[in-house]
Amino acid sequence: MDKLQTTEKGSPLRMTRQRRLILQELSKPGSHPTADAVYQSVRRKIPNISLGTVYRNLEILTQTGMVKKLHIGPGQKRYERSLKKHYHARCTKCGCVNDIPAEPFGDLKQIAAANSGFEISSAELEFEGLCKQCRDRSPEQPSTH
Amino acid sequence: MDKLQTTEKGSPLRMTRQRRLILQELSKPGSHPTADAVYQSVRRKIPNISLGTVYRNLEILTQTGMVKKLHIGPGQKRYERSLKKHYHARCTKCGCVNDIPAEPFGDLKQIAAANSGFEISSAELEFEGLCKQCRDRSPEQPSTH
DNA sequence: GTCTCTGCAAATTGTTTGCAAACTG
DNA sequence: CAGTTTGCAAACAATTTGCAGAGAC
Repeated sequence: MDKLQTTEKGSPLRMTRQRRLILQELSKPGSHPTADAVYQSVRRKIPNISLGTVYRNLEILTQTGMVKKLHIGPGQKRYERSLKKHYHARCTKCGCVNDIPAEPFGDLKQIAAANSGFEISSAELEFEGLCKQCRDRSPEQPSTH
Repeated sequence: MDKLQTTEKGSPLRMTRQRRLILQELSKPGSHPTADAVYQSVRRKIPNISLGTVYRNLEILTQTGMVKKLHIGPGQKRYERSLKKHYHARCTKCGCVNDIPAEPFGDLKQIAAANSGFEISSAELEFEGLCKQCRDRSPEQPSTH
């Protein structure tokens, strides 16, 4: 988490306090925060960080491949640290996002390639439903886990 | 395409010229237009239709279940007529979206339910890659099929 | 010292909404 | 005709960008 690769343009990335904290936030296990959630969290350490800086860094980190941008559900995009392959389940009630391991689903890319004219480079699998908590509890307000 | 179900509130939906043309646009096989693409197309028939009307109708039709809103890739949302189950492949070069039949992938919802605490209600599978045309052709501008 | 990065604010993009008039059934 | 729908314009939400100064290496 201390070194950054160079971008494809060859310019070295600098590890600023802002960037390090943003990366740390995304490194929390199971977290898929929105840009604003990252902003709110990092703001506790750097009160005058700007939302623009958060967006800029999330974009840069996405370019280098260290972070993945999730186009999941309506509203804001979410971001996660790229680790081992997995998919996502989003709760329609509270909005939380959980990881689901990829192995049980087999090689989806290969099946897709065989059933389309595409040269497939990536696969995203997203589920909607009710998380364990919301299934148990009664009607409640949405939150942003 | 001529009758509309009532909404869950019981109020009958009226079939206006605008709504019919929007629905027709979405009924073109293999189309996954953005709201703006629908607007541009319908505008050729009703020059003074407003983008707000298009958004409003897409939302209403999504509520009734006749149309599905796709949260796919960056930028604008896309819409499609709900027909038999399928997934999507988006070309990273030209931005076009193609359907891929769902059967070859098996019962993803069941696998997900077995591997998470969720009660799964829906599954979306999205691929990225190069479509046939872009694989063949040389560097080109993005378009919005 | 050089070049990247930041905070700020304004600009853009995508979508939603209030309202009076027009249209549907 | 009653109640929904429309066009318009303004409001809103999410994200991006220009710039001058601050910071990393």
